[in-house]
Amino acid sequence: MDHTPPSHAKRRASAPTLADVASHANVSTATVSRCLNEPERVVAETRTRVMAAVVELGYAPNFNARALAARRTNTIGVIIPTMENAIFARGIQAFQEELGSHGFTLLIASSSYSEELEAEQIQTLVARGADALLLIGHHRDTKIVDLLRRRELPTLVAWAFNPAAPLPSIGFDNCEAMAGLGQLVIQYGHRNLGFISAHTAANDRARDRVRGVKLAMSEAGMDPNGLRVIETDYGIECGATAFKQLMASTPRPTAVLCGNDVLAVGAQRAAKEMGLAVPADVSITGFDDIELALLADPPLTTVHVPHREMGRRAARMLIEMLEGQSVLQSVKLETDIRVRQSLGAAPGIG
Amino acid sequence: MDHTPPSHAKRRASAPTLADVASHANVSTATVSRCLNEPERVVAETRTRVMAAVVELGYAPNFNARALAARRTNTIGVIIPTMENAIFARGIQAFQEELGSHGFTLLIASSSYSEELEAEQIQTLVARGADALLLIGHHRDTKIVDLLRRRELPTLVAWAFNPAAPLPSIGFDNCEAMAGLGQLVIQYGHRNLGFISAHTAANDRARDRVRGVKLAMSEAGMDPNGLRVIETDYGIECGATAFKQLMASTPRPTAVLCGNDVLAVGAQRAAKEMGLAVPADVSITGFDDIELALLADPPLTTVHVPHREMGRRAARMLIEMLEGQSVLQSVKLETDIRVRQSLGAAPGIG
DNA sequence: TTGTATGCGTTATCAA
DNA sequence: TTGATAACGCATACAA
Repeated sequence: MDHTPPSHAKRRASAPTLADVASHANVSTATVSRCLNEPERVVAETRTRVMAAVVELGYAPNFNARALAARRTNTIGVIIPTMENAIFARGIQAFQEELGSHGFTLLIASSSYSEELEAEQIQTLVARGADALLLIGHHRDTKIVDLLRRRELPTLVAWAFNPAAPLPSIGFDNCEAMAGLGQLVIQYGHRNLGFISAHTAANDRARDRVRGVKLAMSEAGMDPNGLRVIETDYGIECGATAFKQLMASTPRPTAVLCGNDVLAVGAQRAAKEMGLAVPADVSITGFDDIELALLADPPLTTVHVPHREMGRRAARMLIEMLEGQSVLQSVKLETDIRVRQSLGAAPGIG
Repeated sequence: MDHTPPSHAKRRASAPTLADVASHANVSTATVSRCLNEPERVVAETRTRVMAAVVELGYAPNFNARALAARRTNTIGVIIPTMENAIFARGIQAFQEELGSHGFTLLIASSSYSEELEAEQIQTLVARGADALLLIGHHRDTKIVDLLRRRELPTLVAWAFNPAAPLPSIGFDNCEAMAGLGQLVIQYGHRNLGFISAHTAANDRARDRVRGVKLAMSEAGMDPNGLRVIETDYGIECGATAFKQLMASTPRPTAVLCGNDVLAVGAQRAAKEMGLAVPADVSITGFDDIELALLADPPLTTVHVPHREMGRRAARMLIEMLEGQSVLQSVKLETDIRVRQSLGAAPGIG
């Protein structure tokens, strides 16, 4: 990659400025600025005159200049691991809607599930003057958290609840949620379990989900070390490949739990390719309850996450914080299990 | 919605500035600036001293100030109709990757398929100083195009090719592509066709696709007015509802073409609910060839669009334009038809 | 090679 | 209620 910044762009036609509007309306720039920001502080007559000039010239305030002078951008940044799928889309959409209805703009960046890239993106958003940040998950370098602290930048973590983490969060307990699903699978009679996980090294949510299944196994008197775990990249194909690996092990799992719905759909496809019936031969479960879970064949048993509520409330918390009405405090949301046909009794169980 | 901007945010801890670095390294701010932007123009000794100060202070340039002074942001904006699904995700991802490797940043906004919101978002991106814009489709108010012209803002349209449109574009001919699929469906013996379309009023791509099917019908000697068209919102459920409406008409269509894959998957679901076999009782086709098309049951016959190539080349065109090496010229990409099981012979045909 | 000085377009302080 | 004017943080002619 060639990160050299481009040399010299053609200078573009300059837009009308505050000064243009001011001279056009025979007032000072200060008055024009007030008309736009605190209209009640300017008398009606001049205000209409100014606004007429604004319309006539097609004036729009220069965002960068405004940000520089006001030291505020009314912009909130979010960094999501990926845009290529629907896991975060619904929640972020709700986040954006709520922000928009309060006059805030959303800046979206993507980290491609990379810790380094996330750090870079955080720097970028900070440099752009974001008033607050929304991040996904708790795993990140201490230096970044310190930077956020020093800058006193309101930062909220979503898609994970962990009051012990250094940053306040809104979300669900990934371990608890997955443990619930694990219990259910065990109730269905499964004793040989496989797990297809996202990479856990830089992903606390993935770690917690693995931990959840093991917890459920322990509580059921099983040996948690008996869980066969495969870590893989994100994607349907990856889920398929991992599934085949799992099914090659002995004893063969009768149920394969997946860290997310996309991996689970991949597992389902692989099962079909291998001639295995779901759930008669093998049960498969997901996590997230994205639209895909319902489309899957058979429909996926999965953990339902309140995406939209999470996004909406995250926005409200950040806004209240920015308006000085509150302090960020972690909020725990509840998940529930959607039982669908991809989960069945273990083979040999009536 | 309450669009009142928030009153007063707490002033945040101020970040180190160029001046801080300068005094720390005993040089002028100009030298620091040069170290960052044209390192070759400063002698090695001072450069190392400056860079050390940069690191020590954790200095990061203020983006807004830089944009204001340089009158350039190295930022390109894109406005997509929606983030809630995968239609644009792959192409935009490629667009972003290509931009990133050339030192440009992508600003993403979403219009929710609304013409007014798109206009607003364009204004926002312009106000933020985007160096160039990528838009989806040709349909938009003349005033907006004029604004772009006056500002001399390089603007490229994607997901549609139309050399006659006011803005240069990269993409495919939606009419031609859909006509090709229509021909194929007719070759399969279908004479009663239904079409589920996105709303066409503010969407030239949707219009062109409807036109394409009618064109294929005309060429086959059929009456294009015989095409039953239902326009609907975006979403799987909408596709399902529209399908049921179509199947209630007489004579019942033996093939239902859909304006995109998501609608087609909805149609498939509705068919299943109605107890209709695909393709034995009714054929269903999509458009876009997103991942969903392969997951569908049965897999969807659809028009394959070179999303990633489109994104990558769009980025290159814009970058070359910005670097003064070229002028934006429309590029036509080819689509091809992926024939899968959702398309079969018309009932009663051997 | 480096420094000085000015301007970018806006907000905000302080007087008038 | 309005108007000068000084920041805001950086880039860039121009000078040294």
